[in-house]
Amino acid sequence: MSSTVDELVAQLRDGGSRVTTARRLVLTALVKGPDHPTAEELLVAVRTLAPDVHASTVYRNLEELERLGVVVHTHLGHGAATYHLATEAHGHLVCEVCGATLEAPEDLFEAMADGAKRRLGFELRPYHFAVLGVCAECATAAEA
Amino acid sequence: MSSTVDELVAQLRDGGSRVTTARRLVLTALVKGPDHPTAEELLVAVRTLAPDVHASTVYRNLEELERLGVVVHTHLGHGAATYHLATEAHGHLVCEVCGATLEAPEDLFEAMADGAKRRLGFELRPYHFAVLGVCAECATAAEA
DNA sequence: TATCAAAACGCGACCAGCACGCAACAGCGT
DNA sequence: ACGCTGTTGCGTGCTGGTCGCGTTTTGATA
Repeated sequence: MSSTVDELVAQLRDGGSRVTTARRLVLTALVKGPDHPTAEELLVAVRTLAPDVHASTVYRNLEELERLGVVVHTHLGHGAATYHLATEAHGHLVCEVCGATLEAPEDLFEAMADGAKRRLGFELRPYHFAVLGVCAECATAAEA
Repeated sequence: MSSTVDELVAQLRDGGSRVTTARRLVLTALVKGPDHPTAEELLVAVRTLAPDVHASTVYRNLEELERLGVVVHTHLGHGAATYHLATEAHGHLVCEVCGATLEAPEDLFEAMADGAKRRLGFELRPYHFAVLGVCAECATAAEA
């Protein structure tokens, strides 16, 4: 499931893009780093190995990688966007109270997607924005 | 269903807030204006009647109105947030291709909300971010 | 109706997150 | 190794929104 950096680099070449140090490091950070990094966090990770990489380079690389379908970005809340590999695309549930982020089970959106398709002809791709709510812990805490 | 400005003003007083010209005009713009206005659009509407109202006043009023539960804001895409009366809260479906905004039928999220509650204990409140996808027109157009 | 503390306002400075134009640089096909 | 062209570093600019400050306004009370 999880791609290697080399496989992703191959995707870059196939797409007609060049493979640069900065680009390879962004991919490495996405593969090896924590989940849901922001552009800023990726920049920090990249700079541990190549301190002179500029912020705008990371933004442009993420844009290009997204155009090639290698990565996708998601908004989990009001702050910066978060990035992950397209192979790991999934929905997100975010708690409005504590900010906890859950990855939505693959099939959670199915019934809604079916309903939207049947009733409105609308094809759901519910990955770009998180769905907010209240997590189990905060819900029980709120009752007390 | 749709509240009058006077009712909303009463909500303000009940909440301990004062009623000012700018505040009344923001509410008027929300009641009478088009759906899904941005703060900027509300500012323009307010200024047709009170040209000296400052942008930060509109932002602060929207913040206060949201704190009191009179309005809510939603993100329909990458741009500015959109505001509407809390009594009119609803989910949104936004087409990634043409940008069209549909209001989601009340019950569309029900199955997903039930599933999230039962399986994860997570209480969905899926109104803050739109759910993206491809609308019927763009889906059929894409096949050609 | 006059008084007055607290709330709200106008104004400008500032901030995060990101996009862009440009000249220098570097990947990679030959 | 050469040269075309994509990419980078750097600075600057933009959008959407927040904040601090000094002044004005609201509305409870006298």
